[in-house]
Amino acid sequence: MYNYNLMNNFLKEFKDRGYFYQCTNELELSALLNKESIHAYIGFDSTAPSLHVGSLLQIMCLRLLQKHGHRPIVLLGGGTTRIGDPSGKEETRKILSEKQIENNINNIKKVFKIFLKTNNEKLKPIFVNNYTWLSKLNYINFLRDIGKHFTINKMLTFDSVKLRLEREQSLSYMEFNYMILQAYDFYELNKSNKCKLQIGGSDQWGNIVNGVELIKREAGNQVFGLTTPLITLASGAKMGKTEKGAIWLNKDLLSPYDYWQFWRNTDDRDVLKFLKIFTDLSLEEINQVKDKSINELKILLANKTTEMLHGKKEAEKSDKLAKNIFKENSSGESLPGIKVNNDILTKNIVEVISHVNKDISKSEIRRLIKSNAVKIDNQSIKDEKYIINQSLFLERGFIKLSIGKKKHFKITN
RNA sequence: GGAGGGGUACCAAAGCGGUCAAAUGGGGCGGGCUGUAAACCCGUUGACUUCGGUCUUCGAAGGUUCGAAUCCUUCCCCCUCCA
Repeated sequence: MYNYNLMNNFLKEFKDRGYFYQCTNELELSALLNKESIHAYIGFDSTAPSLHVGSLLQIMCLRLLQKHGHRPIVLLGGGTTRIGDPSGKEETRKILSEKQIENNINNIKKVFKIFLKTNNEKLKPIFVNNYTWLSKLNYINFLRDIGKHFTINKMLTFDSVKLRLEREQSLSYMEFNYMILQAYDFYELNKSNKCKLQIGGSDQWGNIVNGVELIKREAGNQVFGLTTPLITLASGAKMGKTEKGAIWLNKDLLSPYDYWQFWRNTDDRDVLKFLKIFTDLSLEEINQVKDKSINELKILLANKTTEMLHGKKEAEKSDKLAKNIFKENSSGESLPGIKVNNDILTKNIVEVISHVNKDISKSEIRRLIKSNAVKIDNQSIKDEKYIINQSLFLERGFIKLSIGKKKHFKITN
């Protein structure tokens, strides 16, 4: 081993924060990072209109990179999205139309512009779309120049392929080629942008190594791969998707308040880990606060993460709103108001709830009422035929409707 | 190409002519406990309902029957074994 103190600062922080899983050549990467400012890339899936928190660690990696004076390249895979990465997928993925992918890419870019600094010419992120080069490939030339470096024997040993074959699930030739294309992406970025490092989740290891080797053989350059661990919740679930839906990063898909709540509800066991991974708080700062009560830490986590994505104002608003809502007998005044017309308000409670939250079926609303979950101005409603007394609006101009303990609505007439 | 096995609700998995809106487990939701946590306990989990019922669901389409998730026919898809 070598001296930790000599390790490059980026790598040091990368490790200390818990981002590190594997590296193709740590020692030399450290030396390179000490010597020069490099370009490094991460590829992101463009199959959805937004990234979700499952990609947040990767984004944080780019942020950290920038902090230490290196330039991030964001590859939004218009090309490979058309193929679909077989890693970890049980089945062949649906193929999206070009228009959808274009749209997705544009939406996803917005988030990077929030997380990454764009005002420093030397460090601002470079956005690339691999469709620009992959679509131009000539099959024969590609097979001859690139394909010759890949042996089927070896490709079959990669987990992404092996697992699919072991389970006797079909793996199309198209998907089988994914790893070659990803390797080629790295090769291309090395050539065009002097990219010397690819970062990715641990499931990308095989793909990354292929790229490193391809570049060595074909271009004679030494480049590096670095992977992050797969972040799972203490409950064992994967990060990013909850039963209620994905925790999207784009504002139009998930409100700042809901984003804040996601972090506020972190499992006790994950809080410190998440503070290190998903906030900018220095390790010293985290060390100083780590003995505070667990709920204070969760609020800190929620505030910091929300601030980073949606800005300080939204974070404070969410914090305040939460304090208000969860305070016993709060009036609900600070909730965003939902206007409900009188013709609906004069119907029974089931109709009103159904109108306010269209995702709940009326049968379910009836069930909720029976199980004591519905409250108007903190008074529990037990009769599904209950009609809201209009005089309730007179005093403040609104009423608070609660469904369960966590869902609250401010209704105005 | 030959021989078998199977497709059931969000997932896994029972049911194999009526008592099946479909056992059980997981997940979800709600309640309790608490700390907006975890664990645990209880309830609930197709839709609509004037709470009497009504309508739609067991791969798809037809058929037999008073009656089908269950039987028959065709089709689609998946798996196992042999070549």
